[in-house]
Amino acid sequence: MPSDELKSILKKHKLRITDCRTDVLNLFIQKGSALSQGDLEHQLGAYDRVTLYRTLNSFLQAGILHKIPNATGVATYGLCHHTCSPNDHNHNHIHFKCNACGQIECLEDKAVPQISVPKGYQIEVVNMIVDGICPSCA
Amino acid sequence: MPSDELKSILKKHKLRITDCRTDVLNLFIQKGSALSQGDLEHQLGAYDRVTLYRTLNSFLQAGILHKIPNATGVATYGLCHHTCSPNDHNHNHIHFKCNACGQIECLEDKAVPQISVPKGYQIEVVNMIVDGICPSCA
DNA sequence: ATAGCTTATGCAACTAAATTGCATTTATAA
DNA sequence: TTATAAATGCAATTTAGTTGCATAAGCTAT
Repeated sequence: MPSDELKSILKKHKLRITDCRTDVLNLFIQKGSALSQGDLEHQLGAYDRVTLYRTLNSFLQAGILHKIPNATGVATYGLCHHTCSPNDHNHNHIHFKCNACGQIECLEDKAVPQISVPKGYQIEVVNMIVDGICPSCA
Repeated sequence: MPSDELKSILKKHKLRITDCRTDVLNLFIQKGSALSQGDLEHQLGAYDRVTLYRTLNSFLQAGILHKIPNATGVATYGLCHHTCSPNDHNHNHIHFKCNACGQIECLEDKAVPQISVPKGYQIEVVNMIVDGICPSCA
């Protein structure tokens, strides 16, 4: 993706434009799948671990990324689809985790179905994560 | 819960009967909510951290517990409802995480709705985790 | 263009979660 | 009751994530 576009995305979210941020953002856009700090470190060796963690947190705050709940113990992030703001993350799609390759991806077109919970419970966010085998591994 | 019943549950899952295991199992049954290793350590001070981790893993293997995906970074486990075996965990209920008290619980009566995924994806397990406010905190 | 303020980065140190190896103890089946 | 296989406890290690601080870099207003 052209660097101008990356910069305008960062600008839109009121983040300072730095090499690390443009590289991280670019990687998320190129890969398409969810990434962890470890993935970033592996592929963008140039930056300090701490900087990558802080970049992920800035992006989370800014609404560029969303955190994907999973049972692996490693925090994993995916690109926000529409314009999300710090307080209003409005993605409502299913996440898929491949048990073969371990990759997690957002199924943007698959909406999380409506649910009901027992009386007294208040719903704030609903997450759905499907484990299985992805097309590349099948 | 009477100790005989606890023992029979362990026996049914082909696990040796030890103090740690009966205490851990009993705690899960009493509490009703999901627990992490830290919770166990806090409430059953008598056992070594490592033993508790290993107990959780044995129970997971045996099909007594299931791991609940979440974004907190701490592995959390819930009792299996029906008889699950190592290879066949057949709980299909929604999990609820309270943003106030942090507790996670299984909504046994709330089934995860059926979903479809794009062509080429194979579904193995579907997890649904709802974040919000629980009745006690509302 | 640049001076000055604010924010980002890198390094070191630290906390917390989870795992591994090994010696010892305990459960259970014969 | 004894032999064997498995569970426990301890120490050490790995991995994930965080914090503090000095330095470097981005941005705003002149």
